Amino acid sequence: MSDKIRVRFAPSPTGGLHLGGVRTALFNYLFARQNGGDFILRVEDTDQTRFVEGAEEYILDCLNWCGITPDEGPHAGGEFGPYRQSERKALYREYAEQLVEQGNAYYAFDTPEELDQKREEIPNFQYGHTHRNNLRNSIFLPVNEVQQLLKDGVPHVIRIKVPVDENIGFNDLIRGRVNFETSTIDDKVLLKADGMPTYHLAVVVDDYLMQITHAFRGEEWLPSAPVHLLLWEYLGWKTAMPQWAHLPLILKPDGHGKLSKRDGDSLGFPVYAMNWTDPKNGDLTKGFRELGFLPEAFVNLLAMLGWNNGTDQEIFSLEELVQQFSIDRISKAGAQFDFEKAKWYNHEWIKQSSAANLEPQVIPVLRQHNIFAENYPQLKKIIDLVKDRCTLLTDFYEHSAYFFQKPTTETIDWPSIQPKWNQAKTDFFRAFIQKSQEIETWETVVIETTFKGLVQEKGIKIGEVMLPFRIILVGGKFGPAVFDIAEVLGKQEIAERIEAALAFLGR
RNA sequence: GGCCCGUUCGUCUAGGGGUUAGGACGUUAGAUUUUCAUUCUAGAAACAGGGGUUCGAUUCCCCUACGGGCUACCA
Repeated sequence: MSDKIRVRFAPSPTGGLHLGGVRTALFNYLFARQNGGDFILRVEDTDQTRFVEGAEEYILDCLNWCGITPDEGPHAGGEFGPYRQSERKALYREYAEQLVEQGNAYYAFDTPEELDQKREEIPNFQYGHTHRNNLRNSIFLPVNEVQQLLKDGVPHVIRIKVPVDENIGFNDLIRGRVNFETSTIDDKVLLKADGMPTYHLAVVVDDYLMQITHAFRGEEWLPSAPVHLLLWEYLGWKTAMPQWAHLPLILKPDGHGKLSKRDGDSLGFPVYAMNWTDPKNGDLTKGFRELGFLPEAFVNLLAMLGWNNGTDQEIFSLEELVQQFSIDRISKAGAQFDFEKAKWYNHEWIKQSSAANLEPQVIPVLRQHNIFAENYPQLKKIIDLVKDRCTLLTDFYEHSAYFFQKPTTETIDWPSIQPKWNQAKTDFFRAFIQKSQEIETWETVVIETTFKGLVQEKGIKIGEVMLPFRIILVGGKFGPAVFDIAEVLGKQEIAERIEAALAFLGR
C-alpha cells in the first residue's frame, strides 16, 4: 500500500447539502491538496427509504461551485469504484458473514416491532451484553433453529458483538485521546434486513478498501467511533486504520442545537449551499449561491468556522487555504453561525474582486430584472463603480439599475429637491445641457470642469445643484461620484434625463 | 437517564503561568466622501464558578455548573 494521502467526503444523498457538509468537504479538499493527496467523493446511499432523486447531482454541483471538485467519485471515476455504496452491496455481506464466523458478530431475528416493545418495557433498553442473551438471535437460539430460520429466509440483521468491560480509545487529530468503556456500547446493526450495510459497517469496509488515510467527519460521529474501532480490529485491518479528525459542529445562531438540513431557510438565512427543490413536493429551499454569495466568500467563511491561521488574517482565497490549512489549528468547540459575519465576508470579496470576475455573475442578476447587460460595453466600468456598495451579488440590481433604465417620475426623490427649486436652477441646467453638448472628450474630469465653470458663471452655489444633478440622473441620494455616472451615461442620455426632470419640475 | 465532547467580549476567535487579555463581525460616537457605500479614528464589550499546584493562574490538574452531541435495521 502506498503512503499517499487519501481522504473522502461521504455524504448521504437525502436532500440539499448544508453548511456543515460543505465545510467537511472543504477541509478534506484542503488537506488532500496540501499534501498532494486524493480527494474522493463516496455516496453513502445505503438507506433506500431516504434516497432522494437528484440529490447526488446536486451535491456534486455544490462542490463544483465551491471549486472543490473531487478527484475520484461516481462521476469522476477512479480505481477504487464503484463509489456508490448501493453498488457495492454484495461486498458488505461477505465481511459481515466473516465477522459472524469469527464470533464477533451474530444474526438477530428480532423484528423492529419487538424491539420497540422492549424499549417501552425496559427503561434504557440497549441491545447489548445485558440483554442479548435472551433475544431472538444466534447467541441465544439453538444452532439448528438458527439454521432453520436462515434457510426459511426469515428476515434478519447482523449485529456486532461488543465485548464487555474493555477500554477502547484512539487519538483524535483534533481532540487528542478519547476513551470509551465497551460495556456502555450497544450491539449496533451492521447489516440490515434488506442486505444493505449500516453506516458503521460501510464506512469501515470502504475506508479500508479505498485506502483512506485520514477521515474527517462531524463531531456527532464521536460516540460511534468505538464501534468502528472494534470493526477495524476484528476485520484485521487495524494497522491500516485512517487517522480520525472529528470536526466541531456548526450551531444555530442562538447556540441551541446544531444547524441541520431541516432548518432550510427558516432561520432567516440559508442553510444550503445552493437552491434545492424537493422533488417530492416541489418546495424550494434557498441557497447561498442564489442569494448572491460569491463562491470565494462562501468557502472563506466556512473555513473560518472552526479554523484560523493564528494571525489576524480573515480573508483567504482557496489557494491560500490550501497553503496554510493545518489540522492542529482547528478548534474543538462548536461555532454558532452568524449570518451578519457571513455577509461581511461576501462584501469583502465583492470589493476586492475584479470586474472581470464579477461580470458573469452580475449579468444573471440584472437579467432577472429584465436588464440585458451582456453586451453593454460599459458594464465592467459600472461594476467597478458600484461594487463597494454591494454586500450581495443581488444588490447589483438596485445599485446599477439607473445606468440602464431612466429613473421615472414616480421613483425620483422629488421631496429632496423640489422645495428648494427655483428658476435659477432651471436656467442652470438648461445652460448645462447646452454646454455639455459641446464637450468633445466626454470624460469625468471634463464634465466636472464644465459643470463647475458654469456654476461660477451663473454665480450660484455648487452645493445647490450637485444634489439635484445626482437625483435627476440617479433618482435618489445614493451612488458613486455623480460625474462618473454622467460619463457612463453619455451626453445624450443625461440631456434627456435633465429635460424630463425640468419638465416635471416646471409644471 | 447513560456515554462522549466542549466552555475567552452578544458572535467568530488570538493568546497563554507574570499581558493595559489582541483582532474581526455587530454596535455606539466622530471624521472623510457637496449623496450613499467605502475608508479612517475613537468607545462600550470576555477568561462560567469553586478548589488545588505555584511566589504568581485566565492559562496546568480536579470538581461543579452550563452548553452541545449520541443513545434507530438514519447517516
